[in-house]
Amino acid sequence: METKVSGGPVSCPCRPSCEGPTADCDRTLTTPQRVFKGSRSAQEVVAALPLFDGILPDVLNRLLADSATITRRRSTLLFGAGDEADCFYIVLDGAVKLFALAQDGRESIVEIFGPGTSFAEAAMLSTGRFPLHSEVIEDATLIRVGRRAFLYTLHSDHALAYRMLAALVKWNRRLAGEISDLKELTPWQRVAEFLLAQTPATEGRVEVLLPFNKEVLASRVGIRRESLSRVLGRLRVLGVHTSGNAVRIDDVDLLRRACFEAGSGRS
Amino acid sequence: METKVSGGPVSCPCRPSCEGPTADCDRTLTTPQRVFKGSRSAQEVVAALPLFDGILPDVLNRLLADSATITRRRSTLLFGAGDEADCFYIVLDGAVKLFALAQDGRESIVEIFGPGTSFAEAAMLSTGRFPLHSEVIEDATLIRVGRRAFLYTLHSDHALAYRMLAALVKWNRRLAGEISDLKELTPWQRVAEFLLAQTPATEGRVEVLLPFNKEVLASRVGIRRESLSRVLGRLRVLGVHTSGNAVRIDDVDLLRRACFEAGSGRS
DNA sequence: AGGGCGACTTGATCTTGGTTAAGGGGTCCG
DNA sequence: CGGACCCCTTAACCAAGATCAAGTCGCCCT
Repeated sequence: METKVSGGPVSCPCRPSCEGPTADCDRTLTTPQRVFKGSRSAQEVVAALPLFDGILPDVLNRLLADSATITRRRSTLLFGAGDEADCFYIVLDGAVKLFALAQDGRESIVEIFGPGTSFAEAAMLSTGRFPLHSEVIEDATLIRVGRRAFLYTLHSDHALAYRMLAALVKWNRRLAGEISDLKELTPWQRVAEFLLAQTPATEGRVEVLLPFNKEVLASRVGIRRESLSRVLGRLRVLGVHTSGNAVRIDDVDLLRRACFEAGSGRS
Repeated sequence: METKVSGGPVSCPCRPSCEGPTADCDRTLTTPQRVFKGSRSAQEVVAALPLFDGILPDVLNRLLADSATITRRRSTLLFGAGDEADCFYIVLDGAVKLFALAQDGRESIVEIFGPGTSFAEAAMLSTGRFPLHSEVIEDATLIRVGRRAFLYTLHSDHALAYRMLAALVKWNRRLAGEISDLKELTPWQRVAEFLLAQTPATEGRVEVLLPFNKEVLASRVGIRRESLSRVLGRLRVLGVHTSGNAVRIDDVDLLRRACFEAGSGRS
């Protein structure tokens, strides 16, 4: 199982969205490097999830007793919308997307999850079916946690339930934020915001690694591949240079200000 | 306190979004009329909220003991983003919008709440601050429920906590759905979807009343007022005729099919 | 080396929504 | 009655994505 994904919690940057109240998103990214790759045990990763923060060891063990670590190659469908939600997933390595499928077969990515994040917990709580499709976009190592164990854990640990509430709320805000971004920012502003979200830096020159390919990024910000190319071209005058997955931002602050000041820009 | 808002749960139609896990949205609308106006007591309305379904009478009373019914005129700011969230609201009558403010002062409406819905509960669960602004858009009668009472109720009734989890999840789906709509549907498709969501009918001729004015509707679907005019003009050939807030759809099924078939239409 | 493929870029053209500006038609109020 | 708003519509223009169609580059495979 070898993967090329860059390490950070790719789900957080910018304003992703969707299935699973992981809400790891307030965390600022360090430079995107493969930090999790094999460096932590499943237990450590799970205990570090915001959702399971402070979980008792024996509860954790019971949870993991009904789990399995699996590896899946890129392009593998994890589940389809409407499938019975009998488990949720924790990403140890690689990346997974959640997406909706339009009538004409086009997909729009609603969220992307990277190492150290979990998703689809929420599906088990209401309808018991996944509302979206999920596919592996970078060869991945995942933990599948069974529905039964999760629900048991949830009911046996009220604090967990409340943490989960808080996580869902936080995640909701991300979604709401993304909606306003889609409504009031131009595509290039969304791209710029995404890039800015990839680095904790607030000024100076920075190199960031795109956590996934441009097709995916385009879908993520709601434009077409070709348009993304053009946008990146136009951003060059603002000191944004890309080569492959590497992006150099000459002046983070400049970019940010340009992004904000262009308020009126709605396409 | 006289209001003109049309009665149904205006928050549900189509794919709204945002603050407050009311998630009343699965409910299909009956004809939009003023059904709640003075016809139900506060207790009845609250007990009918999905969130408080099956609540015990004494728990309910305790909750309402720390509440107040207030009336607010249109254009009143209920709270601003960042304000301390010391209560949540239940709409008895009228309508309230939740919106984000862009740097340049433009607002984008993220959600609209009508009679029989509640909002902003979620704000009290994490940061304790409202993430968005809220303003009354139709003279409204509201119940303000205190934070303390709500949290007490939540902690004293675990079933409530789980219902709230489910409600949040449901609400999250709406948000996710809205995000994909924004990404993969054209403006006119979103308008059409909104109109279709205003009626339970699936075929034949229907009259619907827009639950709010066109400026608001435009913001709701993420376009400008002028564009909405154009869109409605273009929809005329599909049998959609508007005069004021009344919209007549000659053939619901035709409109729906046109909306779906145009899959590729992105802008 | 050569073929094929996937990811990305570029260009020409078309559509459409934003922008700006003007105007129509209510209603309220002096 | 006249004027001030408010809400909405229209029209003209423009910028920017979408679309369609090549075309490039790197990489894997044989």
